[in-house]
Amino acid sequence: MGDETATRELPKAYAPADVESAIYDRWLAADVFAPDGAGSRADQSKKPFVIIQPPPNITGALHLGHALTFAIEDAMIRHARMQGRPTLWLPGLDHASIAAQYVLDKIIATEGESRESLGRERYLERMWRFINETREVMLGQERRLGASADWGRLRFTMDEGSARAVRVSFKQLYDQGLAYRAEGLINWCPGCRTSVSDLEVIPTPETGTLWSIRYHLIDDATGKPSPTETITVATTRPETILGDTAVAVHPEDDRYRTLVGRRVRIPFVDRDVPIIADDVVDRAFGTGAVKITPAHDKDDHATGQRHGLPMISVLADDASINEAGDGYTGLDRYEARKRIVADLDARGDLVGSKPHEMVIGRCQRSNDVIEPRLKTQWFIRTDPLAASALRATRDGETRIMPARFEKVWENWLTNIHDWNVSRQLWWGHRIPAWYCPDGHVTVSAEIDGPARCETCGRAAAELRQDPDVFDTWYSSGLWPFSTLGWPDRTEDLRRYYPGTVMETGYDIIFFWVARMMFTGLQFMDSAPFETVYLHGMVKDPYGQKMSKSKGNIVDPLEAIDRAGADAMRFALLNGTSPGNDQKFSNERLEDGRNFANKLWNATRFVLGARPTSIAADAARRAPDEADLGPAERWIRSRVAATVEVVDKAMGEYQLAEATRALYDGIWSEFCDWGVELAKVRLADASLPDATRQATWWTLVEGIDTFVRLLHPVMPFITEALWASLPHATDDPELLIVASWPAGGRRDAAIERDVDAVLELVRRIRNARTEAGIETSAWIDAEVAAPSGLNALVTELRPQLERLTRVKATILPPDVARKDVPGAVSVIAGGLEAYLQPRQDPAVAARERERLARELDVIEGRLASAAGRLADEAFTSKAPAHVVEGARRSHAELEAQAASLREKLAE
RNA sequence: GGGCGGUUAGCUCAGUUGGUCAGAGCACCUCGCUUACACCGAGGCUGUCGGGGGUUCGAGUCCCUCACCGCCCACCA
Repeated sequence: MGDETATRELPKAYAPADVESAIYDRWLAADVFAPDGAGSRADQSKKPFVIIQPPPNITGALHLGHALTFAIEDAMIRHARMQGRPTLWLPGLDHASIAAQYVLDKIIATEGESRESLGRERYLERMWRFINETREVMLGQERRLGASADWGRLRFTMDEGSARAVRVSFKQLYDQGLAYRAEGLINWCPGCRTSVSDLEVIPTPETGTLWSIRYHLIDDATGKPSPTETITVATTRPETILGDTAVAVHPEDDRYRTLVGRRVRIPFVDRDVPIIADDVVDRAFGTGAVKITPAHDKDDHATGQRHGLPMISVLADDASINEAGDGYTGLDRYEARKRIVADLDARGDLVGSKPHEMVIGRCQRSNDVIEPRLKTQWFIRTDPLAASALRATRDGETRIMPARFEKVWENWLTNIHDWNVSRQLWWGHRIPAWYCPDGHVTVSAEIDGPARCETCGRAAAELRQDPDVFDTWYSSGLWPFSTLGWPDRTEDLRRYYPGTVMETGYDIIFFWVARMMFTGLQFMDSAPFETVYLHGMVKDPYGQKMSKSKGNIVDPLEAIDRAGADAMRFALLNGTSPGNDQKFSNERLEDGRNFANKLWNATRFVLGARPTSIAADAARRAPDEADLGPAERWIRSRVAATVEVVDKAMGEYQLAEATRALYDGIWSEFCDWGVELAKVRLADASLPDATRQATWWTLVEGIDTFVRLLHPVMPFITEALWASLPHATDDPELLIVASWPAGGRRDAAIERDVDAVLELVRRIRNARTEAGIETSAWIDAEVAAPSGLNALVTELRPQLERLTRVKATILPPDVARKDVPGAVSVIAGGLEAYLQPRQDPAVAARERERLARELDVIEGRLASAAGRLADEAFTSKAPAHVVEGARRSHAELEAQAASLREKLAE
């Protein structure tokens, strides 16, 4: 700050909106977010700290889950920045292919348009218009949350950098045989008109109907269906009869053993298909015979492959029956189902129907019932990729936090299926594959596509590009390096890859985290991050998932308007643990605001208590050692204790622990005791200037330290307070780049001794209440302190008096107290106090009751302590320090009991 | 069908390697405008740490088992 030590006056009342509005722009202007920004004070020789952030979907407003992610990431990055490390938080937005189309489709529907009415080109134009609007809204929200990301590097997963990475990576995968095109059974969403990955299919319990249907066996002699010889199968989807190519029974099912090898006629399509034996069939279910539709069921598909069955598709893109469905062609799947059931009934082949509890797959996006279908698509071979990912976590190259997710990770990666990446959507990265009229495939990483067919050399003009786009997560999966210039070997890549912490919700561990691991290991030869930090979900106050349909969404901006971004960040971080869900409530938000208010006022008090002998614009300096009293030394030591806890917690990414320690340290220790103790000296005009200055500087030092420690969690208020504090000459103008507090000086002896006095204060307050002495009345008291504490108690007498409202006489050690009748006695460790209220028989009576109660408690504890020490097993097996501690506390209890008995005997 | 998480004061939750760990905030009760803060201060109340069993000198803390709630994965038509 140089010579410019002028500080800003703090407004009387804490108003989050006023505090927060100006500060973000000051950070931006100072250029402190970039790892090498002009205002950065990073030591460029230190290892950079890099956060990998899940780029939010560019589909609209941020929700509380985003706010949590940003709060965590921002706290981490600010902490690292204050430690002097170059920090990179590369912000971004995801084009969210299917999600964006879903949202836009709804919007254009209100405009009377549709995908079809606009056509691909105009639809995409409309999409760009839409995302250009949401982009600004979202970035504005991120700034209000306080995100200190490097905006100069903002990336969008549809920009050319990403596009190039997509093309190049896919070409490489193809060349290495890890990407292939094949006909496979895929999950089709009729609403979205695209295939979706297994992860996007939500198993949903529903009550359906199980129909039993009779198929007629073919009479071997006549080659015609027998009117009487039948086999009954059960199905929940009668319309798939049209695609049946077999009936299966269990090989050891005696009921059907003789039928295996015979043929049955499929109704309506009049196809004769075999009865096969396969142990996939559950004899106990239904009739023990199952119809096989390989083109429209996962199990049946596998069965079909095992038995070389034909696969007949009967569904069109809109889930209507296609031309293979003979008389039902063109009917919607559910209409066809109804008609087929009725027609079966008319034929007399419907045996029965009953309600059936089942699990049905629905589209994560549109909630439509997913239909398995055969399609020729692009797939990524996942086995080798999953193996590398597993190796990385097993070797410890990447650590997952909390560790229990390693099990989930292992389980998923060891049972993984190939990844279908083709999407029949328009918004997204077009698959860089071209087909020539002869069916040859050419994959090209060139932006303009291949010059000719790789196989037959036909010219580009004759080639046709695959109309499909990639699954959104394909480009997201390239994020950690595509954002740093890959495939070029850039300086950024060398410096910032791999990242330090990848932070995200546990809900996208498979979608995103696993895929980044795949691609990082494949293309960069090392895992993309050292630590995977997974946070939980933010639920409503009743533990329900927040969703638009439930109407229980909390808008982070509303929360900020109500209590400030600092309060919201505090609420999201405090009292939570990594990987666990949290309920967000107004109460927790208020906690955060109250805490901010407390710190604000404490700072205001300290600044206002500046002794006149210190100039208003004096540079901050450490208090002179010789002028510190026990209270000051205690304060300093306790502040150092908070530094220790917070420093350790932040180092382990235990943000909740750090937050809690700060709340306690600032409120329960510094404000409740430190400031109150300090007030005595500050107000005492009879003291030398040097003494009062030392007290004040001690408080300033405390605030200074807390403001630094709290900055990662509550950046705005701390930055505002920083501006009003006196500073040392090497302090920067802005707290955001100030140094993280070094471990301070702990003083175990002073902590122990002053704590004893504070305990006496608590006991005296307690005794006053119990004895019914008015809180406002000043009373006399004698205080007895052993020689070890006598000098300290004498020195702290004014503080003791102020905090307890007693006029205290400190007895010299070993001097018996004057026996005053009616005195209320208090014992705290080695210290004792005798309160002398005005004569009041009621007080005396209550006092005897209180003493008796206390003796009761003490004797109870004494008995258990004695029992423990008498137990030979304990004394011989427990570690020495534990036994020693037990002895000490036993002795103390005994002394207290003796003293109480003596008083009661009076 | 597997797996994971949760079950600690009326409510929301902390409790790292087993030994003052029975805690915090809110709520509640009683006082209180003492020169920061009523978004405050002082004091107080509430819990066989889900049930049962086990290991140990000693267990919310480790093991087994059961119950309920939630989540994830899974090819029962």
